[in-house]
Amino acid sequence: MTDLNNLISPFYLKDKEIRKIIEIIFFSYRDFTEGPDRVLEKLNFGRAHHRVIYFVGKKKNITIKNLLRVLKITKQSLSRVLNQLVKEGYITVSTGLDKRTKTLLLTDNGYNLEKKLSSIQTNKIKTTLGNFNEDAINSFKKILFEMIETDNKRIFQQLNE
Amino acid sequence: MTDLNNLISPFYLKDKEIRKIIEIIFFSYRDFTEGPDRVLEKLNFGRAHHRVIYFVGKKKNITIKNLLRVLKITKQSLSRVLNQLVKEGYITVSTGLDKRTKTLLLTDNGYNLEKKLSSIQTNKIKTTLGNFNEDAINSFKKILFEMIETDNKRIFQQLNE
DNA sequence: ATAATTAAGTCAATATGACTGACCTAAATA
DNA sequence: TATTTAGGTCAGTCATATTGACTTAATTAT
Repeated sequence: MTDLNNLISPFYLKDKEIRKIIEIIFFSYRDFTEGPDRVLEKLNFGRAHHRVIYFVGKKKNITIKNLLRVLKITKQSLSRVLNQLVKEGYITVSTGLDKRTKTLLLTDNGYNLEKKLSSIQTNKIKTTLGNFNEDAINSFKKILFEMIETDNKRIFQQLNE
Repeated sequence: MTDLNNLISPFYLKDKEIRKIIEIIFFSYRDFTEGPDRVLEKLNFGRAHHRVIYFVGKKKNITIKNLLRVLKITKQSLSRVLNQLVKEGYITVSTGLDKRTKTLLLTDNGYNLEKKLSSIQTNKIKTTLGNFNEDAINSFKKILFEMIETDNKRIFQQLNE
């Protein structure tokens, strides 16, 4: 049986149109990560390193635990990536007030790499958004934000407090 | 030195705001793929299998070569995933008119799995978009589409001819 | 003061998705 | 006939992630 919804929903909510959105999301995300990936490759780093650098840069003195909450990977996975970044001088580790915890901070090199990687993405976004008005941009942000699960919306907001 | 652009650009194009968009893209994409991933896990498939099933479903009788063009992976990478899908009865392979080529088609099982996986995503999109008006939705689609590189825009359009 | 919990780390094994490089066959095209 | 194209395969490697088991040190609860 065909979807009854399709009989009453407007054109832009029909299945074929929604599937196009799936594809647009797939292609745009792939292109969005491709730029940084190419830079990381030369350093023998991967996308996982970018994420760590990004969020350590975002939340100075973030703890391992909170970083894991954001990244939603296991500590074993983080361990390898983080140790490489520390060993190669992009991140420093200190002991937190709670002495069980460790806090992370970008070094100057780490800051520079973060800037280099993120600016590829911010430039792409700026260039794209430059062709749209404020209303369109707000709609874009709101819709994308609403596609995030509740728990992760909270994490996003905590990151931006 | 701080970015001179920031002195003249509007609030919503300032670096801090653009960085929020990077995060929203990261979180929303992760949540977008999470649903299908959980279903695939039970079948001992991964996201790569989903992509193959999706695009074979999209373009009936697609050739290996064209599938590789869309996926942008090596034939060795595709080989493993595709062979599993054929062996487990989700996809059938035939010889094309040009007898060097092979064409791919979903079986009934493949169609059902495709539907199951994609409907998780289409439902999520439908639910989210339901709260927005047509203008907002069009802005969302246009901006996301403009973030795709030219070559891949063409591939997207060929898929939807 | 002791017990329980928490934060972090480590060892080992495994899966998935991707890559490079080399090489092969068969069919189509120049 | 020679070259190109479509597809396949073998082998090795790498990156990202997982589960499970276990340890240490510090904090918190009883």
